[in-house]
Amino acid sequence: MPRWTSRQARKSPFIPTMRELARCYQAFERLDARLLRDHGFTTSQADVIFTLGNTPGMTCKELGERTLITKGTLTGVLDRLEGKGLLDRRPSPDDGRSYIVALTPAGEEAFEATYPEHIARIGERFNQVDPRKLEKIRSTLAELRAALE
Amino acid sequence: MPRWTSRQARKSPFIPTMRELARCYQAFERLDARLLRDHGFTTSQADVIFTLGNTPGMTCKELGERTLITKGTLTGVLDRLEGKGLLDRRPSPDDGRSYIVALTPAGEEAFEATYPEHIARIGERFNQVDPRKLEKIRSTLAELRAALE
DNA sequence: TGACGAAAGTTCTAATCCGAACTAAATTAG
DNA sequence: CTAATTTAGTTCGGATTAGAACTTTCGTCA
Repeated sequence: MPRWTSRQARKSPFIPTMRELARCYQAFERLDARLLRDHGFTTSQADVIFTLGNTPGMTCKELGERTLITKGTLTGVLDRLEGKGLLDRRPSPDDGRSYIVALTPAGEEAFEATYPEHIARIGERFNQVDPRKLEKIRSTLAELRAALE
Repeated sequence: MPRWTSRQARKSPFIPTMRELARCYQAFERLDARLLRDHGFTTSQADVIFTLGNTPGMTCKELGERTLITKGTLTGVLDRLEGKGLLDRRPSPDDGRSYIVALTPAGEEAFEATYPEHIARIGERFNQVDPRKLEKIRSTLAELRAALE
């Protein structure tokens, strides 16, 4: 994950932007991870729990697409959450290759106990930033992403 | 790394922005990693090489601050690059606790062979985006980061 | 229907990642 | 000047990461 240095920044106009993108993303990650550690989750685990909360469950494929976790990685994350008793994998009735991943009652409980508070705590930080600016960032980042993909 | 789902996005205004930030960062990462693999580097390794290129070297601490690599991680990355003969660690003359990390001649050679081409290839993608928009993103992201740190 | 290519998940490897504990050296306090 | 604190870097443990190879099942096409 090249996080561009200021020396490089002088050479090319896009580098400071990507450098700031990396810094900002990591700052968010660190804050998120710190808050979630209090609940006993890693960010990936919480992402899975938050995605499955209040749903009837979904396939690994769909879960991977929503969380942006690669399928090879997802297997391990699901193993650990299943080991904690927070979710289970049942064979899909429609497709012999896939599983439906869903929260157990204990998992739903963990979701309810964690999600609202977490969102609230993260949200406090964002109150300091103009929502219109956030929306502007979002749309321009989407444009940038299109160029990168 | 919670990458927010659209379900969550409906609940709170900042979530779509962070979701897009994560997606954009990861898209950049993937592109970067793919291009660097051709040169036999991981993104972290390239980040170190690019940061050390054309410098007299620096301490692990400074290198970690510039690359945003945590010190515990940095040790391993440096070990591997040292194993490839691309850099060396010499005890600092000023401080008995620290080392000066610098590229070897082979490392400088790798830097010259990799950096300009890599920047050029990444830069192609950015030509599609208005530089003023990029600058706008950068400054607003910096503002956002200040709220998160 | 029977082969063949695509898709869903798992497994594997090598690298990264963070945080915490640790060692050694430097700095500060009294 | 000595004791306490801080700092630089390494080591360690648990988890995540991507990608590639692999197994099983599905879908298609002839």
